[in-house]
Amino acid sequence: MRVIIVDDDPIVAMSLKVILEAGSGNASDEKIEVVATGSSGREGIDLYAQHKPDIMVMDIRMDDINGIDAATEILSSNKDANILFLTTFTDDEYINKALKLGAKGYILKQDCAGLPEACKAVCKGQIVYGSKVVERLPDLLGRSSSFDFDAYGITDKEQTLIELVADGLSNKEIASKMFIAEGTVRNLMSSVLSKLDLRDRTQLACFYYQQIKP
Amino acid sequence: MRVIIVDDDPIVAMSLKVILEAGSGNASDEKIEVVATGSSGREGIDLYAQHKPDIMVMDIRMDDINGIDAATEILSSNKDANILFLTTFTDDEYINKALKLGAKGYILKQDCAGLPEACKAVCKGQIVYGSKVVERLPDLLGRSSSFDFDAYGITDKEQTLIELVADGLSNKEIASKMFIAEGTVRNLMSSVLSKLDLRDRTQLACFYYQQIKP
DNA sequence: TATTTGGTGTGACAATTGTCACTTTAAATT
DNA sequence: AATTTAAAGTGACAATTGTCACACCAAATA
Repeated sequence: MRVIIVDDDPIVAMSLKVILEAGSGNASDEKIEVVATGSSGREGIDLYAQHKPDIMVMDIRMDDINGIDAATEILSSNKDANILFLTTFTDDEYINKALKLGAKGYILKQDCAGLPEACKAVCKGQIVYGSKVVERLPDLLGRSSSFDFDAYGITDKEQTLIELVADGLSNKEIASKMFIAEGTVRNLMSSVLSKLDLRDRTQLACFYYQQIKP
Repeated sequence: MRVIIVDDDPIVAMSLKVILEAGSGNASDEKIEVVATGSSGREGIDLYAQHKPDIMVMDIRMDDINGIDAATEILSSNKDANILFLTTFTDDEYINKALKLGAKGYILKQDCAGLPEACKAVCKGQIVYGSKVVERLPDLLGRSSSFDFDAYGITDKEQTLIELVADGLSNKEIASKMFIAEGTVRNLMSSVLSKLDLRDRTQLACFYYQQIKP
């Protein structure tokens, strides 16, 4: 199992090399061999083309080309490349991009002790995400439905109204669906908007899709 | 490492037990011990309470209580339970639910050879998703492939307008941002709404979050 | 050159929308 | 029983919004 490590901190790169090669001690496991280390996205792209490793372990924040862009570049010409991100950050944007471009893993450096196992799993065709990363997935996937309506003093009817607005219904339609007068819908709307500090129903719909059901 | 297997097919359960215990042969690895096997969600819940295993490997489609519901039940009283789904299906709804309830893994039975590694990874705090499963994640997360504005004859300016509406801006604010008159914004809006067969800006915002940038 | 096309703009208009003050009613609290 | 509270409704009002007919102009096209 041939691995390339790319991290802009040489000390980190070396540590990872040690961890990886130490983690391949057992006879029954495939041996892990770190065939090269790089220190930037540019270098990572070149090293991949040169060595075609089984796995590339890569940092995200790097000088010239960041890990995400480098991975995109690599995958564009090597569709089945195994790229495993190892980084300090759980930034949602990073996770999102990593998933979309088809990374085989996303592990935090604080969990790097599990890196050998992760690499083995990836080589077996699995994909590995560190726990801190997967904690974010439900939110990224939407409807963790954990929005705290109570914190804003939003009542049940108001909640219903929000959902109907987010379906694009007019006040009249909402009134009909909720069996209340159109005027009451207006009052409810007014109440919701002021509680959430929004201006109109369109902002409410946006708020819904961004904050409540992202 | 104490494991419980829950699968409504006893033959599968037994096979998994063999695979798991065979996969823990190496001295340096923690030994895997299958302390019990169950054949239904109900049984799974009881067995978990009884043994408090390190990992529970569970099928999803089962007779009385399905795996998802059983896991929800278990997690409600054991917040840090490690539950790993092993199933035949990549149904998006299952994956979604599994992620939301905080499962530590979702592996297809066809990939069960990697189960020992997966269990070890989970015990190290990682979360493991089989490749077929993760293939679905980008879609579940909202596809990166962009909405086909051309198919609806939406122009560049109209595209800009859509994004600003989806930010909750008023016509006046949009006019200011786009350096055009408010009347023109109205005309653009009218054009967009008719092209997309929508009624008002709120429906446009909903459309944006549901169809364009889900 | 003449014509079409598309983007931009204006003004008028009706409908929808959000706010406000106030009433009514029912339930909860004293 | 008396009071308070909350939900529901009404009507008036101004602002915003969407539609439409029409005008202007520059670039492309015939």
